[in-house]
Amino acid sequence: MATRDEKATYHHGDLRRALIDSALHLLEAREDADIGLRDVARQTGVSATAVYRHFPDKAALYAALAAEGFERLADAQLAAAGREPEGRTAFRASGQAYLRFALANPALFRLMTSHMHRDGSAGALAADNRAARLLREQVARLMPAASEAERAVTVVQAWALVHGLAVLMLGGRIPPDAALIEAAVNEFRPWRH
Amino acid sequence: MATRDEKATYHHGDLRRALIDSALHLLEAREDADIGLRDVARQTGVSATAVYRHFPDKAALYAALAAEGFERLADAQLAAAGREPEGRTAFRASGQAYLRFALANPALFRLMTSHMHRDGSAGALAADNRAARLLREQVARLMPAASEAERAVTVVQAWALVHGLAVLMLGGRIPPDAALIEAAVNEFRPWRH
DNA sequence: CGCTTATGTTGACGGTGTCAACATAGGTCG
DNA sequence: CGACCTATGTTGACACCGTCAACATAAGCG
Repeated sequence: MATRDEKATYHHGDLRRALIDSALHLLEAREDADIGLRDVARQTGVSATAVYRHFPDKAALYAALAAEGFERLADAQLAAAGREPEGRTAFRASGQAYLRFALANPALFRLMTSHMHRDGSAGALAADNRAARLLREQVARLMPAASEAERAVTVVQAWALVHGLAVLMLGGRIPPDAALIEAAVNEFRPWRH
Repeated sequence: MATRDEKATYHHGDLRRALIDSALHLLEAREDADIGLRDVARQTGVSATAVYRHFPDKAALYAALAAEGFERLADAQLAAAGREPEGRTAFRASGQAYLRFALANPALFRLMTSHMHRDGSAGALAADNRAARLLREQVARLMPAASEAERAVTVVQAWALVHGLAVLMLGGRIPPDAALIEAAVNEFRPWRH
């Protein structure tokens, strides 16, 4: 079934991977506009329609890129949280990592968030769940006496806060003032009755 | 066919306005994909290049649409806040209005937030400032003893919370559970030392 | 070996945003 | 009033895009 990784050195090598890498590389450089299917093919040194042997359409390519992005985001958050021994500091660290990722990879982050409005996004959701699970666990540890509903509200609040900060900063509506951001994340107060 | 409504006095009437109205109308209907310049022209019953007599390019058209959207958003927030006599409830009401607007106009809201990453956005920022000023005033009233920095952090937190909620819900990453959303907005705790 | 299948290419189609050239309506001024 | 002038709108073209059909080639397998 060739779910994920396959042996290399097929016809021209593992092109699917090469396409994704090229696209990610393009996303790093070109910040402004969104890349096109033909750009990715060109950058990979392959014909435009070759893409269709590995992705049903452009949206699928984008979905794969987004999945990769969510994977990396989750990695960054887990690593940041793992470096902190205490619950509250780990919670804050993963939030800061979210923002740092968005600022460091603006085009990729935008692709992740904006180009999957419409359902699908199977791979992205799976990767997302790693981060989502971390968040839920952290909240549960932070407020052990709270009800499930209270925790759910706090999870949503924390996620929305950090995501909103990222989006607004990338959109230039909030100044990328490091101290301001840090305070906004660190001084988040979980819901207590 | 299916031209818009009113005839006016000019060459073909006030086309700039007609184009914006057609585009907004299109945005209401088509939720999924983003509209194109030619679609707008077609809907208005005018040739594609006629748009260029009123907007330098497609981005400018989008900017005008976004400006209109921000205007309406600010109206909705101010109206909602005005209906509430008390500071805290007015604060919450304007947050809820933000979310209600995003949910009621998903395509327009996405256009506003996603299609103006890059600077420009002169008109949008002006309209945005009406809402931003409201927010700053509300925060100042809510925490009169706080320092300017503390208020700034609270402003950013509130804005990010509500914006993040809107984006995540439109992206289908947070269930549009009305009670959950209401709680997430209402139980926002301003920063107190 | 030859067959089948996976992979990649060429060429085309309809669509897009945009430009240059042309046409016309409306106001201005002799 | 009629002639110009500019604002506005149209036609046709260009380059580019995503995608499909037809063709070509390489790899694995009997």
